[in-house]
Amino acid sequence: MQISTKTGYAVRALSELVLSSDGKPVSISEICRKQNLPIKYIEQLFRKLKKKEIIKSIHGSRGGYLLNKPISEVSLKDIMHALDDDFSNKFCYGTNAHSEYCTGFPCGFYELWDDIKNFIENYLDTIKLEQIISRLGEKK
Amino acid sequence: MQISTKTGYAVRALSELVLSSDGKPVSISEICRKQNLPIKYIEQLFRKLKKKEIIKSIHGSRGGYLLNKPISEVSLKDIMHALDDDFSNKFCYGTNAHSEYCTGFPCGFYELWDDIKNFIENYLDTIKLEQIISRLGEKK
DNA sequence: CCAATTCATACTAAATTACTATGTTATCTC
DNA sequence: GAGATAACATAGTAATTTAGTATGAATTGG
Repeated sequence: MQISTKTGYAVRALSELVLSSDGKPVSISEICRKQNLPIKYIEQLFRKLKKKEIIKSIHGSRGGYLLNKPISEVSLKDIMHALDDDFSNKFCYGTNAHSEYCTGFPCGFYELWDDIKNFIENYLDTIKLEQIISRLGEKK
Repeated sequence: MQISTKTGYAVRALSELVLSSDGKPVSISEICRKQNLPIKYIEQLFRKLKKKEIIKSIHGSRGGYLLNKPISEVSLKDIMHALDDDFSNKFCYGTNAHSEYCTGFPCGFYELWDDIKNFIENYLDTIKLEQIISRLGEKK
């Protein structure tokens, strides 16, 4: 029940992408240099973000990535779902819903976990890249 | 960003404890028999719950556990904190705040992660064992 | 005394996480 | 067209976490 490093990296990289872009694509190497992030790892994350159409890419030299949506339309939920292939596939809780100690589906607690998941996802969906970036300015 | 199996087990075990108790202590073996849970694992979890005074124990034969608070005063947040020793110690995000790719503390995103953590914990604190148990009855 | 219990610690297999390694393919610049 | 710079793709891996098991000691009721 916490934000993963992966999500944190993606948010940092996407924020840097937005801040560095003036309409031209920004390369992963530039993003990673500025944000001190592992290039090959961010490459993988960006490919996933692209699959979910959060960003788009331009091949070759002078290529790179661009946001594919307004910053007001990319939420933390979108990002987390893009990175975690089966974010919502885990229908019960935890990773081993099929353990011998699982009481079957749906168990008496199913609706509880589902409500919690929905509440949290709904909240994460209200947090847009726009706010995340604007908050970066407000540092003391 | 999901409820762990550990938390799920603890909730199931605590609910069974409440439902099975008529003032007398309930043993872990009884709880685990009724809920199909791994005894030795639940033992460990219950010891942690006891340390945080969510439950109390009675030694020896005919011993077992009892809730130590009204069901309206035990929240999911309490349970999760009891199980996860350093639930809030992870000041940044993820598990490797001290990785070479961490931009130091507090980084520009610190308040974002902190707000999210606080929001979610606050929500989890509103979910009491009382509601969890009463919802078990409402099954179709 | 004995059975049932909590308590305590150590171990472990499987999965996950956060990467690195080793390329291939595409495009711009010269 | 060559070379540099990108994205794209997949496989491997060390460290950590998770979800347990193993073994046993301490405590108490009957």
